Amino acid sequence: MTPAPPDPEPGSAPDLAPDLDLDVLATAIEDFNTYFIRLPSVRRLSFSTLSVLHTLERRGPMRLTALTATEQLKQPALTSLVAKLEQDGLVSRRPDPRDGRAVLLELTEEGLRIVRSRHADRVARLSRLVEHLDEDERAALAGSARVLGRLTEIAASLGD
Amino acid sequence: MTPAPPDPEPGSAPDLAPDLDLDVLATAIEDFNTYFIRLPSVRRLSFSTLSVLHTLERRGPMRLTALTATEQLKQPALTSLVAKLEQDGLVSRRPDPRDGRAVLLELTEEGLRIVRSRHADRVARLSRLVEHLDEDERAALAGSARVLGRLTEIAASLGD
DNA sequence: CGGATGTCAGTCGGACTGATATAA
DNA sequence: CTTATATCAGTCTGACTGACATCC
Repeated sequence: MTPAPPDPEPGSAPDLAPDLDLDVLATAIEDFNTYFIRLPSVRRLSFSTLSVLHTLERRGPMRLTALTATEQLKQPALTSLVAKLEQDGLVSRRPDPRDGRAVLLELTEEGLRIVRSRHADRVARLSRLVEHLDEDERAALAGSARVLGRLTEIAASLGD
Repeated sequence: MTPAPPDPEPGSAPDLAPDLDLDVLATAIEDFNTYFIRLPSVRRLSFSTLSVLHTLERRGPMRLTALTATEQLKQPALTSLVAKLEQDGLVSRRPDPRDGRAVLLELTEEGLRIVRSRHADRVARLSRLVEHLDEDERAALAGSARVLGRLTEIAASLGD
């Protein structure tokens, strides 16, 4: 299984980890993501909207400007996006007690429910796929979770 | 490290692979993707546009209707999106010789160049992160590439 | 006052629905 | 004739730029 490549591909990583080809890895993640990301969104929420909800769920209350760093949106776009989210009861806005200019954004219970529901859908999808794996493959997948977590840590520590 | 959970989490997988927690895995992928996906797009190309280019690169020439299955867009949206891509020289359109109603879409050299360039950016990003991993972690990552590939195969065989 | 935070106004492109032409 | 493929027309949401109010 998985025959060793006869020659190192040009453009691949140097010799250190002969079994780790970043080109192959990136391709695998890209292709897997076409299945992992493209959930039909129940409530007609846009990609940007879902991304904002996800960020608020992970990082907790934050101000609008902080969101412009992680989301691919400018301030005015976030103002109107968040205004809509507040109307729909998915996000609450309150003044920052420590800075009168700023506004703190936080998920409401309903907003939290949506993020968790999408996460649960992904877990369910994964679950169906994992049924078809053997023990070794499942072990490799458990290892993936750990090392992807490490990569995310490293990326964060390098300042995005 | 990674202490075993004292009790199986409610909602986790059954006992078969005690070390594989799908909830943790899904979270790891979600978080990693915030670094992997959000490349600034050089040419002001929208998310949908990039997705179409990616699909054409992976699957080769296909008709517009086939794209509606994989992209989250309706036919009219694809018509205008593709019209723009043709104007910009990223995609070529020619009549399907086997069906006079249909149009075959194919990446041009320039379109291909864009997809490959984004892929190369991701490889470069990964490369910077991987420098900070030890040997065991790199081995785990190589295993990830294989098992993610398997999951994608399985997902495809289950009909999305 | 100068800099940061957020909002308002006007414009533009991207996506939807519904209707239409053409070929199988 | 009915079905499939693609396009056209009109509308609406979402994002941008530039100008502005407000607070540190």
